[in-house]
Amino acid sequence: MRPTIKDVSAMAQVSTKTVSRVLNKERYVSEETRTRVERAVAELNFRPSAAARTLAGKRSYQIALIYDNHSPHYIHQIQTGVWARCIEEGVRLLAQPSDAASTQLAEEVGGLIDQTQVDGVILSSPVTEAVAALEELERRGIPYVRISPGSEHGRSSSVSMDDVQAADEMTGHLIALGHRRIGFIVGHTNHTASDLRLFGYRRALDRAGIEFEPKYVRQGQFDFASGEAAADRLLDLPQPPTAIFASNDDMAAGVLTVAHRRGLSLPHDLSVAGFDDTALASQLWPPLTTVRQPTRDLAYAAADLLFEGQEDPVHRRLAHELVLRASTAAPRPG
Amino acid sequence: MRPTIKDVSAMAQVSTKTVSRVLNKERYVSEETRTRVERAVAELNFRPSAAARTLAGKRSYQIALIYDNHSPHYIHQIQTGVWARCIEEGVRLLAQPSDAASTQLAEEVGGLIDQTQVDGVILSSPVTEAVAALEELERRGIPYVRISPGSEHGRSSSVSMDDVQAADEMTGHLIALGHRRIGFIVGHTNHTASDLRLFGYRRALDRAGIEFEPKYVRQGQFDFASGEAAADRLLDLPQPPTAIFASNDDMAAGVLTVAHRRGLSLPHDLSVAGFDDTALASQLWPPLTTVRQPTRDLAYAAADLLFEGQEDPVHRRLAHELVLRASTAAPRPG
DNA sequence: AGCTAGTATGACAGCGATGTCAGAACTTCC
DNA sequence: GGAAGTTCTGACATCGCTGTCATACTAGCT
Repeated sequence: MRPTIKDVSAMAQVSTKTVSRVLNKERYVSEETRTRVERAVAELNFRPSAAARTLAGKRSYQIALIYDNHSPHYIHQIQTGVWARCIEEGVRLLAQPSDAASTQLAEEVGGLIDQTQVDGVILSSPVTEAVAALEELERRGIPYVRISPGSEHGRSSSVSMDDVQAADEMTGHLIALGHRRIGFIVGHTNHTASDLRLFGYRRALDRAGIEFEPKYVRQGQFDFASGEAAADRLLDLPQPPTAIFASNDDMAAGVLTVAHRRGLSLPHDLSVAGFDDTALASQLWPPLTTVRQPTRDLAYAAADLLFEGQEDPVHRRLAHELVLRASTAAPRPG
Repeated sequence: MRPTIKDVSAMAQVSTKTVSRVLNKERYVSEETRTRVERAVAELNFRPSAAARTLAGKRSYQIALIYDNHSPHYIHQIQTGVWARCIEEGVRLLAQPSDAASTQLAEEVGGLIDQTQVDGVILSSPVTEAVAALEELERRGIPYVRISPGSEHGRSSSVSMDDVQAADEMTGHLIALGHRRIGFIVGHTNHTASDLRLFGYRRALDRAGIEFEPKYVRQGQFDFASGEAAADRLLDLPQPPTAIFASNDDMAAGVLTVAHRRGLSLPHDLSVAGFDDTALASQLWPPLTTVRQPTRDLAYAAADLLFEGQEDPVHRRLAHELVLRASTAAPRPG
């Protein structure tokens, strides 16, 4: 049988409460008692039952990560980052895929909390914008941290990068290369980052004195197919753009495919830029110029904030980085 | 406060035990009592505490998914598949990344079980081969199902595809196109699937009467960089292969990149085939001919087997599929 | 010596469910 | 009509911990 705290207390000749004290690193345990208990724990290979701890105490030693994102790379990095911080804390991670647009989301989140009594929740974009779910968390007083929220900033702690600035810089890079007709593919409508990136693009154009032309902007959905479709429409224009900036790497991959299909020579006939720097970016041909979004670090920082347990909302902003690869170059003269 | 079973029993005017019976769909509850309890449950929006259930009962309503795989796409599909089946069953999923090669793995798995008392475990390759971890599970009598195990088949239920046959078919496809010098990039040494795919490649060569030449086989590690390195060495041969079959898509992407870098015209100068049919495959240029591995379905089937709870090991084999895209073609004559 | 504050430990109740067992009410069958 | 099921329900112990509270000891001070 699995050893229980009783077995440990018997072996160490102390009360179960004292064993509990040692396990939870409480004050007021003598050095000598502590080592005796620790020896017994090791000897029996004892591990406290999470269920019993949850039931008796105020903590469950579990947190949940709620996400809904169609990019596997992104999710993978989010999971990895959160996970890394959880390990350090000795906390388990419950993975909770969801549908941010679902009307049942709040209900599901409520159920998750009530059943598992998680100590906290991390929400990744775009679940960060599901107000009904946030309310459910608040009603129960569950601390939560959001990764890259697009709105309701005062509501909780969060971590994010500067999407506007990053998109501005990337657009600036294209302008500096000599491009004047720059296509832009907007991201998924649910994600606030989509608007921010579009804004950054416009800001850079403005500053360079290039007129914003709506025909160079196409709606995408953050997936490959929508990138292809948008690229086709942009390249069909009488005066096609000489560069296309897609709001994420998956859509940029779609642009590359369309360009290859049309027999364009890259990057001279068309420069292409992406956003995120997922693994995909360096595996494409030509390797993609993109914005390195510090996804893993954002996730780690989010977990960090959760465990810090600040009373008032804290916002942490992580640095992005332009990654210049071979998919962007000066346009052909003329 | 969160309602408890007591609140429900008070409202429905029955004992807590009877509420418990209804919750667990036990026999011997009158129709009338059942509806009264169900109404109270709905009214109070009651959800039983997982912790209390785990402590008191024999089930925890949680299972764990243990994985260690360096392909985000693969993991994502595995998670999605297992998750889908868990939802149907009303069971939570604990995500447990790990290092299959670590000497501490068994220890970690043991800790996971002892602390969380999960009802079962799903292991994805290559953790499927970590015998010490399997022993830990067996000692505790925890049911587990493995996804694509490479050995120890009698040990547990499992789901898998036919790697040998799939690699054989893909090699056959290249031979049928007219290729005679076919390079092969082996997968990660930890994965048994690597050996199986190599074996399938050799079997197809044998059958076609093509002599197996070790110089056309290079070791890879399932990642992009190792695919690049292997491709470079293959293409540097005095008589380079006219086709390269990589054991997964990531490595095939590396081959494509090397080919582009060398200015080869694809697929005429070089045919490239991959394995897995991850999202990447259709996002590359040219779109990759590959083997569709039914990863999501395998994961779903694994969870299915776990919940079925057969006494004796059951093995389920799912069908693969050759996906012919534009990266393979007949070699240049001569 | 007597008091206070700080340190160290244990007894015991209780968290919210399920398992066991006992008993009541109702059928069925000889 | 009584024995033998079958169906339905509840009392109560219990799972393995932590929270609360009581108590004992030590040191430092008046």
